[in-house]
Amino acid sequence: MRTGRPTIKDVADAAGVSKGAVSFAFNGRPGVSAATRVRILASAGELGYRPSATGRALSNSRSQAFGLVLARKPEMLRSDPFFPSFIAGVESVIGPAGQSLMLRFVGSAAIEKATYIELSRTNSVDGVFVTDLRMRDRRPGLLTSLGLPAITLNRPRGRSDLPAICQEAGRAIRDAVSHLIDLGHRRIAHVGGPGSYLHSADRRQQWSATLRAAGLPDGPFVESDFSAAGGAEATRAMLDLTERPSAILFGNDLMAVAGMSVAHSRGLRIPADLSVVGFDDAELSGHMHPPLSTIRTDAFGCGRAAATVLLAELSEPRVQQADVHLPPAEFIARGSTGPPGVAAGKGRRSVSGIRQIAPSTP
Amino acid sequence: MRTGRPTIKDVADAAGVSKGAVSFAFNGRPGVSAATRVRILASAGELGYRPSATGRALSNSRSQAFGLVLARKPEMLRSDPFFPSFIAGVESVIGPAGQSLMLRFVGSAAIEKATYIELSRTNSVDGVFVTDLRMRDRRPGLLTSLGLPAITLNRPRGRSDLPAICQEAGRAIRDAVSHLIDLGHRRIAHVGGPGSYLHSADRRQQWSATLRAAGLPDGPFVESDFSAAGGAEATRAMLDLTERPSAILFGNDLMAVAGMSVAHSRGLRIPADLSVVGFDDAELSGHMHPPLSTIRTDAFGCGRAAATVLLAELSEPRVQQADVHLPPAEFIARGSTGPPGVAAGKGRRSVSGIRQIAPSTP
DNA sequence: TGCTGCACCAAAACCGGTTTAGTGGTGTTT
DNA sequence: AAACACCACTAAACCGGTTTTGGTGCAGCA
Repeated sequence: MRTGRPTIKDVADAAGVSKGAVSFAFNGRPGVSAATRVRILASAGELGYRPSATGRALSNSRSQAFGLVLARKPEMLRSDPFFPSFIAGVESVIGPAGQSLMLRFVGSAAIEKATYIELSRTNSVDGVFVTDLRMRDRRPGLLTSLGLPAITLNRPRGRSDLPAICQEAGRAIRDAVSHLIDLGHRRIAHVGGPGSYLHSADRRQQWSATLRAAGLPDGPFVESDFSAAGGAEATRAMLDLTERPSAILFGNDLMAVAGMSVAHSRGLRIPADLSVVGFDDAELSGHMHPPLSTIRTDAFGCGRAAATVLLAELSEPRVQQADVHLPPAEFIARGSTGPPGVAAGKGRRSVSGIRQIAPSTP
Repeated sequence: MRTGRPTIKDVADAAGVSKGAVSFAFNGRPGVSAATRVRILASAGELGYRPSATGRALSNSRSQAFGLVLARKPEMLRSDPFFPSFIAGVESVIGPAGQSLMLRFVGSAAIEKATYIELSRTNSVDGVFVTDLRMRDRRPGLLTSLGLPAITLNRPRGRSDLPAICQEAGRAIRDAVSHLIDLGHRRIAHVGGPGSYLHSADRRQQWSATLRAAGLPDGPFVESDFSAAGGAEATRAMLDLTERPSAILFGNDLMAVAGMSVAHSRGLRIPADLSVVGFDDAELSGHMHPPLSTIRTDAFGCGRAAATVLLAELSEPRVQQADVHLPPAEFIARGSTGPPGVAAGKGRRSVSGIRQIAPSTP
């Protein structure tokens, strides 16, 4: 057995043709007769030849990879349900297309910028996904100036020449808050994600606007970090308020579930004493007790769409790709939201396990 | 602005040297004087030159990527906490080393084999991670015959020439079961993952062996699928048994949490009426109410170790890499396990539904 | 018969690097 | 002074493909 895999030259020699002919035959281009084409493919089959991805990449200066640069800690992948789903969606499209995904975790914004430049200069990726948009995000400008194909998740605030994958969530948030208001809640809190993220700011704004539209004052707000620990802490802060909210809208399901546990451990019943709404519709959420009301987004579909657009941009470099609008996010009312009980806002202490159960008004 | 990024030739021209000299200068090899070296690096800096990853890859026939082929549905990424953590661990090592991870989801075992062959033939990856080992797994043999560097997660049953990353979990499982036994449980069930996976079979075996060592009969066993829905269903089946278990050991935290909710919704208290143990120590688990007792594994560290070994194999191809043994998994006793209460097995009216639960003999 | 046009394919250039072989010049040795 | 080793560097080959160029043989046509 000779060392290394068969190359195009081996096939050419075996079939008695030139390298170019083999290339034409393999790519279904004109330039070889049908007879020689089958002969070439036959001897390629015998040798078990498959064209080298690297060689091919060099020729057409494509790296066959897309980049995803995340300014977060690697551990985040395990807690934020968005990214695994997003990545899965991306892979489901690009894998069959022969592309791969290059993940890169970076610490600071400075390194982030350097990383994009690096990826572009070294020709390591054919395009990038831009997620976690910030308020005044410089990445769209940077990427267009680098000439690197890119797509953003949601449309940035400022000017951006990049196509965007949009999933409208404002409506779902208004639905969720309205749902709480209709149930009789008057003091509706919000535990959001880091305010530097555009989506966090948007969600907070929608929450606030809906309350005001209903003639209600803003409820208490706490900025947290999307983690379970952060959600638990924020919830404790909320429940310690003298005028405790009767409902909390959380920035993601993870914080919401942690918040529910905090409430439980204080002897509060959900939803009678506290209504809870999450965001994401994680797999677990429907299986909580009570099942978590939440806002369902389509991270998987988002990944699919983003990858599809980026692939299209590769095949037609000149054409400006249009924004893709996914079906808007949806509010899912489940068991964790309900009318506030008579005891709501009163506060009550309890040892876990020996709790008093008060009657609730339906 | 000229089209395309600067190449090594541009730098060579600018510095007035040959391509080879630039290459030497960039790779810190002897062959150029210190003076010319700085001159070359200076003009490279001016031009903003970075060597092309593709060109470099072609020369040394490296693709700069590792492969991870998963015979699961892409959606799984969002539910199984292992893989996001594992991937994060891998990325934390290979990113700085200039490698990337190529994910590939495949449907059947046949496609799986074809995918490995494809990856190898097209030179798309420099090595692969083999996860989800099965009972009689043919992949180690396939990969060694392909000459593709690889590493397995845990040591396969059969012969394998591949190095393995091992994290012993048997001890932790025995600890968990013993803990339950010490608390007074006599009927300890197990809801495991798909039996075709080696780790599922191992865990089941450990559970069973520990019970027998204590002179107890095997508790009821249900094979499930690691999903929340599957865990909930399995739990319902367990609670429907005429001799209901007083404790359940789940194959992962996701199923355990879903199981806890099922128990709650039937009016059972945890741990008084049912003790629950998970597996993984997901982020949420410590924030449940009660906090979930579980077995902590180090998926992140596993990814780090696997990537490190694979990188080492690249730099020293001849050397047979040794197995890496991570610190063993650890049983974490939290609030979801406790002595079976007086009411355990007695049955009680549930809130949702009107289900009668038959008494079981302890 | 001679010329054109086409189909088919070989040869070579190219992508952007790495690596090897070879060259000219300096310094050391005898 | 001749022989030799060594250094710094260039030129060229190479990795494995794609693409361009160019040449051959044959059919069609005047």
